[in-house]
Amino acid sequence: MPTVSSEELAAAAGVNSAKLRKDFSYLGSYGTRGVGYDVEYLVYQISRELGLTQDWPVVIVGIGNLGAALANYGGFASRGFRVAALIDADPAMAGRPVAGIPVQHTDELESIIRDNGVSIGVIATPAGAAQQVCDRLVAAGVTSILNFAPTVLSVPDGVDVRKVDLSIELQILAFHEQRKAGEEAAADTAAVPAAPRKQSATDQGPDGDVPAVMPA
Amino acid sequence: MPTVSSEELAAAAGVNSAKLRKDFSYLGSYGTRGVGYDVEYLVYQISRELGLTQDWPVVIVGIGNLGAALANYGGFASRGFRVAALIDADPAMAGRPVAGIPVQHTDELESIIRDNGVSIGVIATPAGAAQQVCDRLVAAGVTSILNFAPTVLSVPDGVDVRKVDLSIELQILAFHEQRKAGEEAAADTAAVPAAPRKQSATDQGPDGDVPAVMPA
DNA sequence: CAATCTTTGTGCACGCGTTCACAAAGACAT
DNA sequence: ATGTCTTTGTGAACGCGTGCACAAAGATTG
Ligand SMILES: NC(=O)c1ccc[n+]([C@@H]2O[C@H](COP(=O)([O-])OP(=O)(O)OC[C@H]3O[C@@H](n4cnc5c(N)ncnc54)[C@H](O)[C@@H]3O)[C@@H](O)[C@H]2O)c1
Ligand SMILES: NC(=O)c1ccc[n+]([C@@H]2O[C@H](COP(=O)([O-])OP(=O)(O)OC[C@H]3O[C@@H](n4cnc5c(N)ncnc54)[C@H](O)[C@@H]3O)[C@@H](O)[C@H]2O)c1
Repeated sequence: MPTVSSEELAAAAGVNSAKLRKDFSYLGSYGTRGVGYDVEYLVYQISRELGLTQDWPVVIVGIGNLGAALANYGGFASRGFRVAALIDADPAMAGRPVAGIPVQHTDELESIIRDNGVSIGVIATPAGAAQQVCDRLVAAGVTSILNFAPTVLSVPDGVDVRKVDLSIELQILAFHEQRKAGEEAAADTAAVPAAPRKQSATDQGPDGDVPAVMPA
Repeated sequence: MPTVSSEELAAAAGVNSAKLRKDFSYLGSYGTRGVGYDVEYLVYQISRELGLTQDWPVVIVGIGNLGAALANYGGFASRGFRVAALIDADPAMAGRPVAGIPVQHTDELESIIRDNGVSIGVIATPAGAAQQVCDRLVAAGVTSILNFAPTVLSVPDGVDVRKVDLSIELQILAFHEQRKAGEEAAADTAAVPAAPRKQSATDQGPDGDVPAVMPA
């Protein structure tokens, strides 16, 4: 029986072994003292806890540059996600296959969601259409949304939204980048305007990850 | 002089006003008691602190489905990022313009980085090539990397890596999704195998955001 | 100039996740 | 069966970010 110790696993994952053991203990994965964890059993338990044992049908709305790339991406299937449908508002795209899946028109959004029992939706439409699409998805029964449009979506309680904002990713990198270079040149506080031009403040909804108080 | 109070700002951002004030105090943004913060000055200070006042040249390596979508994405420029070059290993793509920028061959990677003073690189190659591309970028002077390939990159100290893993985003949604549905059906612990088939454990590098102990 | 009123800046306490450290459990050898 | 040795599971301490609450600052008004 192949086993792994918490120490090995922790080293590989780059985390503390005690934390790893405590985390495992939360989901009831019992190891064997003096031996470690049964790899099989552990993998199964974690897979199950993470929801990887079942297949999740997802729909992608907005089959443009990004949406098409997502549709072509094979990495989803290997993690238990199945692209149930591709949806776009452009009538010219209807019926045209992308990644072997025919694009369907937005009119059919509701029926597609219901017929396939879809609970996860991906939004890759322009920012202007995102909230509207989101509302329709939610109304049709979707309760989890992955949003690529640079907009804060407002959803009712019970619906989860995760936003992937590539600009913010780059901003975070740029921030640290600036810090690296700015250490020695910290005295260069030359042209700091005392009173910049006027501009309005940003209103923004609550976000899980990033504070986000900056205007675009 | 247009001003905003920490209370207004906090309400708009959905955070606690005390936290917001404390955060501002860290970057030395002095407000005026009884009045609030000068919007102009505040915007400028935060922009500067976040590195938004300068223009960052970035290169995208791997101009496939995703890379091309990124190149076409206009959201970067508006945040102060400029696509300095597109790089791909496929000779057939060399010279072909994507989003108005001619694709250059990997051979020129080093010179492109140096000539343009690029410090931020985006990797959108297949997973197998990611580490190799990363090494070359770092060797050429890149110190911040945004990685879309589903691989953990190992880099020397001083180099920042941010990984965007869309599968994990979906997994997080699926996890919560399962929890929503699993409340009532919690008793369905029927077919739990006591000893699954054998399989190897995953080794994985340290990650900032997600524990990531699961195999693909 | 004094009184009042608004809003900042921050000391302090609370809560939570992480880490340490160790007793107990169990495998394995003798 | 007994002893040894490895590794788990977890109580307790630590550190850190968040939120509360309030004194001080400064604008504004009479
Ligand atoms: N391309 C990128 O790399 C990238 C990166 C980050 C964010 N984004 C964001 O992702 C979104 C899509 O980007 P893109 O480059 O694919 O844009 P795109 O213009 O290429 O594609 C948008 C697609 O959405 C469709 N669409 C428009 N309104 C719709 C609606 N109401 N219902 C359904 N479909 C609709 C359009 O027909 C089009 O096919 C944008 O919001 C963009 O800001 C893109
Ligand atoms: N498409 C998606 O939506 C998506 C989503 C998540 C992650 N990813 C990941 O992003 C990466 C790219 O995805 P894709 O769909 O664009 O793949 P793709 O196959 O369409 O594009 C890959 C590109 O990289 C180029 N390339 C290969 N080796 C290279 C090298 N050594 N140097 C420079 N260029 C090289 C290829 O010529 C090709 O143009 C993959 O790792 C994929 O797993 C993609």
